[in-house]
Amino acid sequence: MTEKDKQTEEKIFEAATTIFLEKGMDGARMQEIADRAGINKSLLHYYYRSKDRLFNAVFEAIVRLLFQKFAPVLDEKLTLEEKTRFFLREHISFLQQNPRLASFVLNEINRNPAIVKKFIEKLDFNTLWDTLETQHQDEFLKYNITRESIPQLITSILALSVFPFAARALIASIFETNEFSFDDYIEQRKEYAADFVVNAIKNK
Amino acid sequence: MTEKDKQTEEKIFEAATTIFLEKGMDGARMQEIADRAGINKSLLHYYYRSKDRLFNAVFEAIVRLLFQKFAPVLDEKLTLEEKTRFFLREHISFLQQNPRLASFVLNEINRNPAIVKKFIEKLDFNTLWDTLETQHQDEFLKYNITRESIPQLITSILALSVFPFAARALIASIFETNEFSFDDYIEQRKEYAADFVVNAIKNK
DNA sequence: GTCTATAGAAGGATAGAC
DNA sequence: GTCTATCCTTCTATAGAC
Repeated sequence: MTEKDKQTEEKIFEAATTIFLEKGMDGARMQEIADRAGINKSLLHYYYRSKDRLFNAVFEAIVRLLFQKFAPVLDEKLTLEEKTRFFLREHISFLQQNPRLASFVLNEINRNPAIVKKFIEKLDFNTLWDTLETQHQDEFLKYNITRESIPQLITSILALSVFPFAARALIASIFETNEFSFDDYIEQRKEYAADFVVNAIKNK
Repeated sequence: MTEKDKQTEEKIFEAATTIFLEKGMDGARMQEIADRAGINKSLLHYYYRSKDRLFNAVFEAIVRLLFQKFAPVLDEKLTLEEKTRFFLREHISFLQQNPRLASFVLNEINRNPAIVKKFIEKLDFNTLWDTLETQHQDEFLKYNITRESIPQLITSILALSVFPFAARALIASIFETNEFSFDDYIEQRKEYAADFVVNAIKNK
């Protein structure tokens, strides 16, 4: 692969990422992607064969990014509270920098479940939960967290982080008419969400 | 409007609701809606003029339903804890019965912010928050809930309810490989989420 | 590798008969 | 009010010149 290839392929990939994030698979147009990449429509097919394959390449990269960015949290030797605070701060900051990501991923996984399985099957969640149970045995006992309730806890933490971005247009619109700022709300949220979870757990 | 009109218009509207919920505005096809309604494509235009207007009619009905179903919660003379438990039980049950609703609404409001404003502008959130503050003055004081933090609290409650459905395909997919059931998870969640919020608040 | 031109299909919308 | 036929546009994808 020559240097020129790489440049063009990269330009296409970046343009596609932008457009797909903004419009979704169904709403995105190959012409728009080509325009943004500053090349001809035919070149998209030359490099990626079809819209489907181009989309899959983009989606795969995004999912890979998500997992590799937050998997390390589990390796950290932190208390449950520290881990929660660390994760929520990092996760909310990450979505803050990529505002369309949450809505995009949530939408596409529901429209095309097959694409999800491809990634899920690579991961071993039983092992992941074992790790959590081992790392935080004492705290789980103390706070009465059972293996059954781990999914409830994890999805709750994710919910507090992801939902504001998924519902961003709605929340921002409400704030606008009430002299609130969405940005301030998100800044506050990093600590609020962490306190919320920690208090919810500790008070069991 | 004759009886026959109403029947056809209703059939179209129901078919459109189903298809739009499933495919979204961009993914939906007029032909598919016509097929499902058991009528010809031209009739869609006869009754609704365009895809846009048909979509708006469907979307408006859904948003109206959401508000009219949950606005009464605020009128109830319940404690903050009772209100939280009541709302979460009802809201999760509602989404349980309409599994595609959460994902659909979240996606469309981000794609078409104009449609959101149309509804938001009708509502007076300042008054709504005043009502909450008045109704629960003692509890707000006791639990240290300020006017500033009301949006954080409300979005947190909504997050715990909505997120599992918005991320349904992902969560269900993970559960599948681990002998968990999404339905059981949702049933549990009605109480788990309520406990979570109540504990988070009380422990401040 | 990149472009122009165009095929081929599908989608939304309308005209006009009944 | 409902249908058939069709227009016009748009979109993905390919052929072929350079």
